[in-house]
Amino acid sequence: MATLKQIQYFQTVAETQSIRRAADRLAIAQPTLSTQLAALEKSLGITLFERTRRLTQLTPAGRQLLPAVKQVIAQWHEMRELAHTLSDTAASTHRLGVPPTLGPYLLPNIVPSIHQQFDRLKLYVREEPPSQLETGVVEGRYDLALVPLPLRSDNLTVDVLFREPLMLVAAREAGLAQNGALREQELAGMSILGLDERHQLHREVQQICERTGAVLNRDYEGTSLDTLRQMVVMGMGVAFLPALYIRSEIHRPEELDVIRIEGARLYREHALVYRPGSPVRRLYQDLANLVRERMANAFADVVTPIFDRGG
Amino acid sequence: MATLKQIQYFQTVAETQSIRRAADRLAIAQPTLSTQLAALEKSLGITLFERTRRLTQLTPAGRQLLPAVKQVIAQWHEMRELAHTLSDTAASTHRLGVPPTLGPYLLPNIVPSIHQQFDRLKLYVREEPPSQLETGVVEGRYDLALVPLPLRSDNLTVDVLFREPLMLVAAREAGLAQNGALREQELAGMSILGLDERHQLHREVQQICERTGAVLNRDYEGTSLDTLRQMVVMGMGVAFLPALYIRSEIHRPEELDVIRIEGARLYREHALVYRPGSPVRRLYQDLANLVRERMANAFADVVTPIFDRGG
DNA sequence: TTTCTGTTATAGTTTTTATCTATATAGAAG
DNA sequence: CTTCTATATAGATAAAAACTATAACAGAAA
Repeated sequence: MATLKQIQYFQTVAETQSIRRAADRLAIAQPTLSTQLAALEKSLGITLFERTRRLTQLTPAGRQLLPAVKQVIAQWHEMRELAHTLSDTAASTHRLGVPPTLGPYLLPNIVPSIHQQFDRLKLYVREEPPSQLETGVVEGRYDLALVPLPLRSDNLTVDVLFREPLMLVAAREAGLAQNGALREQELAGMSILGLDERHQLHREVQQICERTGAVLNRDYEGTSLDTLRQMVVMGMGVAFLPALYIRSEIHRPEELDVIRIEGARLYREHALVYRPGSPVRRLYQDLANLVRERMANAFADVVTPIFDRGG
Repeated sequence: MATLKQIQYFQTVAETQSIRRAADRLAIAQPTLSTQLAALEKSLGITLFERTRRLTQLTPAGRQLLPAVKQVIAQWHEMRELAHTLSDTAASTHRLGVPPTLGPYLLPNIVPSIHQQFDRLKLYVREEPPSQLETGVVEGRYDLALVPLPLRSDNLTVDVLFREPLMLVAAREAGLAQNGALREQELAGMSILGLDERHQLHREVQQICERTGAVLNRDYEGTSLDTLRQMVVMGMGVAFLPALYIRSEIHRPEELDVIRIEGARLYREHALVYRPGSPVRRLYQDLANLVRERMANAFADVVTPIFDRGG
């Protein structure tokens, strides 16, 4: 079987037109080159060189094989170069999964920072419901994912990132926002609009309703946060929306009242997860820290970064 | 240094997602594969796989390196395929040098036969004066050449092909062709047109003149056989033209008399030459035989094939 | 829990092969 | 004819790639 070394030897002999000179350039002994060349010729079934004392030159067949040989070597060099680039782990493309109720409102705020700190790191981002994100990471379809806590799987490394409040949003004319806040008890009996059940937020809101005595309206369910917001604007009811969504997408505050609920555990927590065995987990830890710091610096009024807690 | 074997191993493990299965498919022991993979990773400076018990899958860097690796392997296969094709020596492109006073008039008659017998052989044909053809073959610019005898070089293998008469050509109105032939003595004093001295034919005609007492006219010299013919047609004198040229290019016999000279050594001899060390000399001998046979079959009235004489 | 099973890693050995040195061989040059 | 230079061959050595045996370990099953 022809080896890469052998075809490099071939190329060098073709260039120098001499086994002796080629051996010098390759820093090997001349007999080594002679035998390796003979071995290559045998394995290819071709006489590559016409050896004379004065010069060693290509046969017609060798001459025509040379370009193909150069191609192989060129491709090989290209591969090595790429490997060298990739040897900086942060130079690779990592597949990041995000939930649809977080990704679009978080990523625009942190991706620039990531590219600033890891200038050659690339992210391939896809949106999916959190449960699929988890299995996606476990099965290797993703390298890492942003998911809400708690996790279903227990064989993933979890870096908790931050706590994001859920705010009650009501149409202005509903007149709920007396002083920008409500007490938890006042939720009792209230009809709440939610997302359809394929979204994680559906269940989160459902649990809030069970705890507070509010009623989850299942006649009409939104398919996205945007449609949910529209439903509220149109006066179909009130809804719980994530703080990052509100911060990023509610551009006309006169339409809606955003109401903080006091005392209740009305938030969700997001974490970065990846396989414990990932050879680049250090990088992912750095990314998690970057996200927390970015949140602390620019979104302290919206979310609460969590620096300490382990998974 | 990463070897071809190693990157093939890499590809197989990536495909099977398992070192064990890859080892089976490659028909090697699993520890061998483990160590070779580790060696490859070390030489590339990249962790290519995330090994878990359940599955061995690519890291982000490995995932991105894989296409480059496949390219290398693909190019390598392509090279081997080409080598296989070329392993039939007659499938290569051979560089054939021909003299300008022979090539255009001989090749059209023999190239079809060559392609018929050696259907994958290709010829790269160039015209040059015979002296340059000889050095061209010696120096390896050509693989083989058609040249007139005698040779200057003595380190070439010579396969004599055939003898080609030189015919005296005169304008019809000169009235020289009494019975289509002249005796050698009648040439004495006659003024002969020739090619310029860069052509081999110049010297050949010069020698004929010296031997027969004819006079080589040096005031006007042709730059090609065609111009020489034109000069004869225009009545500037008579000339010696090779039989193959006459056979192939003189389409209007009424313009010119073609006269055979009896008794004299009025011919040139052509040979196929190549380096004695050429690994494909058998092929060239076959080609020489093919030319002789073709001449014997289709041009017996024009030239005399020479089957026996060695170089 | 413990055991069993399947997978990868490590150790040690053997075989293969790539490489070396020394030398033979043969054109080319003097 | 001798000397020089290039390639080929022989034999020895070193490197590496392969194997077997076994350890380590995670996940599944008992």
